[in-house]
Amino acid sequence: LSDLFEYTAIYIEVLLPLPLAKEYTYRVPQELNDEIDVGKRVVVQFGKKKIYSGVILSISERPPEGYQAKYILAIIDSFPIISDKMLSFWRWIAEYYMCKLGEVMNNALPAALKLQSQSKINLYPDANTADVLLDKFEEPIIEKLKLVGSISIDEADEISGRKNTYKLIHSLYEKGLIYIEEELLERYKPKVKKFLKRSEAFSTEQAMQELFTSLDGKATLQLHVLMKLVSLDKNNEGVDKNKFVKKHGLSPSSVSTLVKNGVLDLYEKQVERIVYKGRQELAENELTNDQEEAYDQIKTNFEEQDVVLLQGITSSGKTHVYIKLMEEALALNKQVLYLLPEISLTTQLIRRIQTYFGDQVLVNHSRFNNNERYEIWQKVKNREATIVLAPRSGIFLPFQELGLIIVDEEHENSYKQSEPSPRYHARDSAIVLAHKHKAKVVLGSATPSVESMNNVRNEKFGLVLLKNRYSGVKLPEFRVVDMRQEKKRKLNKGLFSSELISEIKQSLNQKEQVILFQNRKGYVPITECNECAWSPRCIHCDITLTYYRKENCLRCHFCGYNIKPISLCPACGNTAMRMIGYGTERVEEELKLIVPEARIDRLDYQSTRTKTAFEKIITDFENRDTDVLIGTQMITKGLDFENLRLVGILDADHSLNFPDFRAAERSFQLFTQVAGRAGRRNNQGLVMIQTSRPENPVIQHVVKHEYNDFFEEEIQEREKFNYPPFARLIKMSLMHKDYELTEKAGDMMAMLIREKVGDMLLGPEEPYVSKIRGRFIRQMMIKITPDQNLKAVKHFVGDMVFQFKGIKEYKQVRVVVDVDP
DNA sequence: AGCACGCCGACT
DNA sequence: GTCGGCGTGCTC
Repeated sequence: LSDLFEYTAIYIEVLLPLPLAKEYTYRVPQELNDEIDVGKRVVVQFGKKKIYSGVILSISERPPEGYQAKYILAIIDSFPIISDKMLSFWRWIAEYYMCKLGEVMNNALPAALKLQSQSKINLYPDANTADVLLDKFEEPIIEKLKLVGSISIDEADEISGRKNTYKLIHSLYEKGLIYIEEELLERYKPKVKKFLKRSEAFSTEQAMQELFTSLDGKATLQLHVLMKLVSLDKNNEGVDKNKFVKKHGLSPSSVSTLVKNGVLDLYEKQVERIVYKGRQELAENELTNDQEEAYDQIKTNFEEQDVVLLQGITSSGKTHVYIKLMEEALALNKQVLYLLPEISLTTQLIRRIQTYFGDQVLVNHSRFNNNERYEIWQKVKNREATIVLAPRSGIFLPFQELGLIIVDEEHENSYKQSEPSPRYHARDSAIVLAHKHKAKVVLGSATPSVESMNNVRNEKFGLVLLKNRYSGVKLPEFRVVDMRQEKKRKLNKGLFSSELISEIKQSLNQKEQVILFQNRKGYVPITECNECAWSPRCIHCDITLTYYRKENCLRCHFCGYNIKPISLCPACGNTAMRMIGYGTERVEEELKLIVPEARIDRLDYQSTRTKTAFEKIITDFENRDTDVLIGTQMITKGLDFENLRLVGILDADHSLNFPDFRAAERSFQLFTQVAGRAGRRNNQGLVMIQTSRPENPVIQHVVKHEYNDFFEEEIQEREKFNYPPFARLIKMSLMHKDYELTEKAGDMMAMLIREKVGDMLLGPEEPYVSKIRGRFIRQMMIKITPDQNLKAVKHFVGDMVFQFKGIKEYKQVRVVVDVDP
């Protein structure tokens, strides 16, 4: 008999969006037993007050040992929102990049899907505030509460002007004036619009006619509104009220009257934020012979290989090939993910893809707000979007069935996330994701990464080439300017060689445009005392302050610390400061002196704070309203200008001398990509590279368009010094505001890890920038050779970090582990 | 991560 | 003596 009254208690493992080492077990109330499913979200309390939404990872009937599980508070979803595929992908990311699963979840889910509670301070409605003595901090809070009823802790902090209001709140609580409540933040707000339609009573033609007659001559404005509405909305389906009133210049008060009199119904309807401009005139995607051939080769490669590297020189029309491949995936009713670096998400490219695919394309822009991101997530999940253009975070969208992933500009280092955790590489992760969907991957680049080309050599990837620029676009001529010679003969004016100046002038004379590339922002990176060589540095970071002329301040690139420019040297009292180096601002200023008649514009982080500013600079240049465009890296990304003749790389040395094993690779890619902007149809463009090391092989390879030579040389270097792709790297950084503690912690960590890996550990050492935001940094690198078990080493390192964290002295030292840095 | 608890210095 | 700082440990 007792069997009848027994039920099975169900326990679930819940993943929380927090950096926790493990999952937590909750109990399900009996009435919800049937609704439990892996991948659904539940609401749980975690800790004394916080409430989170977590994801169900597994279901069990065995009660946990040693503690009483809390009950879940609610189930949010009626269907699982995280599929097994996604979950196993998250697990892979967490394991490979050595982070917590909760961190992956936190990064992968749009904010609207992660509800979190917030403590709210509420005033008792019957609180007798007059009889209670309040101090000067408490009073403004009570005043505010009288006005709005409830505020958050943050707001209380702000009102009191103090950091820690806990005591204050506690005191108010003791006085019986307030109570605290956890309020769940509703993250997604559907967008609602007001609509108008004729009410039931006036939906017939006869009723309308009678109304018209009664209004005629008395209420002309109302009559006007009605006539417009009837003519526009014959079937009485409803119209957008604001649009209707505005567009036809109608009287809002007449509309209100009609609503009040029951003639019209005013109602709210949920609308979508992500609205397509409607299907456009779709263009044909005709491939050139070269492109057709590349497409065929990719198809052939796909028979054996899951990943194909498409190496097409700049302006060879890789996009056309992608489009044809995407069409095919769509024909098979599969989804497509098109990844590209954040700053390449320019209208130029989006417009091009949308022209072919119309409303099947969805763009996941980082500028979208939480609500828009939520809608995009839903559309991808519901397969309303078949092609998604996205930056690296696109790999976390809930694709149902991917057929193809394109990673455009695969060499770009912005595919690697470095902060916050998970520190994933979107290209490498995309390959794993594709594998789970049994989808194919195309990696595209004019200058493939050393890693990817090495995979081609090892026959892990297929390789397809696009060697020709399409429709007669010629490759530019290269000229290397030796700045040592220029300096010796005193020919140069600051950063500009005489040769470059004469070419700039010639371009302007011919009404042709110029791009100058200088990868430094601000006015000058270093100011220095003329006498004693003292220079202003950031007080939080180990770096000199960059001078910005327009804002007239000295600013730190890392933390934003800024001060007024210094005219008196605090070290020796000298009044003369010297400027060293060139940022884009200074380049612009000096160029104005050399060619005062030229219209000059600047494209850098500073000048493009807003989206419109960026677009305007680009459009102005496209429309030839600007003659010379000076820019940082931004200028290298996927922009094509018809009338561009001259590209100048002002300081090639800066990039070449960067202290990093990828400096040569990055420089080669950067220079080749900038040079690729000079892609004109009729006349050959010119690229000038200013350097004090013209003999540098990287420069020679760029000039000769020899990717293969560059690769051969670079891969030998990498092999010689055991760098990727011959070894895998794990970078470990320890950070703390006490210099000596950081140093000691570094030695301790190194000792722990060396126990097993020995010489594979390099360091610890002070990195190039040894202090950021007030924390000193100690860095070490583990080089894992192919004969080692990567997983085993990672496990070991994980264990050692755990052990290290257990040492009391080093508890507050922040440890960051970066896999494939 | 966020929060409570507990231990120490600087002020009424 | 109390307030408020931060270091430490825990969350099913």
